[in-house]
Amino acid sequence: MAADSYHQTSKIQIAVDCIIFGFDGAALKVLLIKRGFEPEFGKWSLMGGFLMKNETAEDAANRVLHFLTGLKDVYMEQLHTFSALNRDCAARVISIAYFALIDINEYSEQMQRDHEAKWFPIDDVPGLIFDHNLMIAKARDLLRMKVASHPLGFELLPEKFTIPQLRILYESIYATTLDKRNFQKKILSLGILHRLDEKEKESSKKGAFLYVFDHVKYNRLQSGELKFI
Amino acid sequence: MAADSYHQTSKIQIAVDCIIFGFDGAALKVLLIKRGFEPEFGKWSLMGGFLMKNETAEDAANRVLHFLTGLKDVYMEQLHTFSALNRDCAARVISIAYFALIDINEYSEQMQRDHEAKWFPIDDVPGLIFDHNLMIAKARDLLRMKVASHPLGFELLPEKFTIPQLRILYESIYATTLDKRNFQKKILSLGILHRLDEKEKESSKKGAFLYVFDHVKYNRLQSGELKFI
DNA sequence: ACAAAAGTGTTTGGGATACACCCATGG
DNA sequence: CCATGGGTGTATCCCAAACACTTTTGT
Repeated sequence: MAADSYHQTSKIQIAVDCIIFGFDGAALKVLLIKRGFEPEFGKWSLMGGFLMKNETAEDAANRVLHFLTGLKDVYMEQLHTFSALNRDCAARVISIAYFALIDINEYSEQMQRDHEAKWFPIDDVPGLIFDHNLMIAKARDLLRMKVASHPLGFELLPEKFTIPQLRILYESIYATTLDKRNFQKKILSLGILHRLDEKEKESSKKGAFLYVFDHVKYNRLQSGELKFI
Repeated sequence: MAADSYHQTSKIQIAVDCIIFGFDGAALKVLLIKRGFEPEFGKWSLMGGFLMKNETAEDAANRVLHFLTGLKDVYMEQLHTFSALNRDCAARVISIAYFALIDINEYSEQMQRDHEAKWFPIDDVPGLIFDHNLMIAKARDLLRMKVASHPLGFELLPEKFTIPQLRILYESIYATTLDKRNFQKKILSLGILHRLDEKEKESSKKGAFLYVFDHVKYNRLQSGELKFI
């Protein structure tokens, strides 16, 4: 930090972009919008926005996410800051990217229409503007890494969920298949799920027990890291 | 990203800061400098600098690191971007932090004097300016995480090193002790070290075999992730 | 009655852990 | 000859992986 340099950075703009993940019961998806202004009008893109003077990057990411989805208190985490010189063709913009996990059911059809937004399966994302495809790839890697040892999967599911739903979620994230007996054994052995006396009967005649994530029990494990998969 | 917003971000400056790790054979250390200008003149601080118009954040971090250490081609990775409103008391500055791993022997005493720099044990870092202590804490966490599954430890050692040196390095990073038999077994079983016909005889009468990290063998393991500890 | 998904238990193998003695050499 | 750190092998345990049948109930 050179002594005279407190006025050096000019004309570099700062943006945030949000990689928003959802899970529809079968596949992991990302939420994209059709860009409504130049440059790159009409192309698919992540939702983003410029950082304002009096907000932190976290604030800005939450603002952008709230604007697009109407949701607050969403699980969100900083991913990476992208600063390639020509990443935005219109100006020098560096972007602080965040990834968010939401319950897809809480994102209304109405909101989708309002913002020309659409869910795309993670393996079937179209060509996006700038470096947004790279951002999504990086976000998927981070999601895979974190979800193996932290209780994030639940953020993508409704509050009440079944073990098979959770298993299919992990199968989608890792593009693999998991033995349902071993999965159930391991997940329940963590001792952080609470079984309700209700069943979910949409997807089978027998019905599957609903569970909730037990934050209290999880927080009692001071280890911080578990092995979900 | 609102349509009219390409001129919104003004007066927000962008800096980079480097958390530079070294290992002296006994403890993990970080390199700090005595700040030579206001604000916070004379306080200990991470090495940093402002982002210039025509460089990426990675370029800037490398520039700063090279300026302080004279080193190039150092292992460096983006850590996190810090954007709290009052993190820098003189202006609105967001900082993109990087962590770097260097062989402490390649950093000369001369360079230390020139920059009023000093190595501090990671568990004995003084109070630093701004949010730099937070940055170091976060960097240590990331180092712990990555070093468990990626071949980064070697970056902190000379090209030729002994297994006991490597073990003590891991012990320092994790603040734990490791069984030397089990450690040697596991590390060698990874098949990525090449034993030389040389011994290091500084630290024992018998002498310990020197090894080098075998990049070729490592790259042949397409898994990308290993289990070092 | 049958189709479709839920739920459950046992066996096996491999990696992690625990643990103690001999080796080489400089002083 | 002895003190110091380097190097090695084995027994045990636990967790992960593989694997198939019964239950429930809507149609």
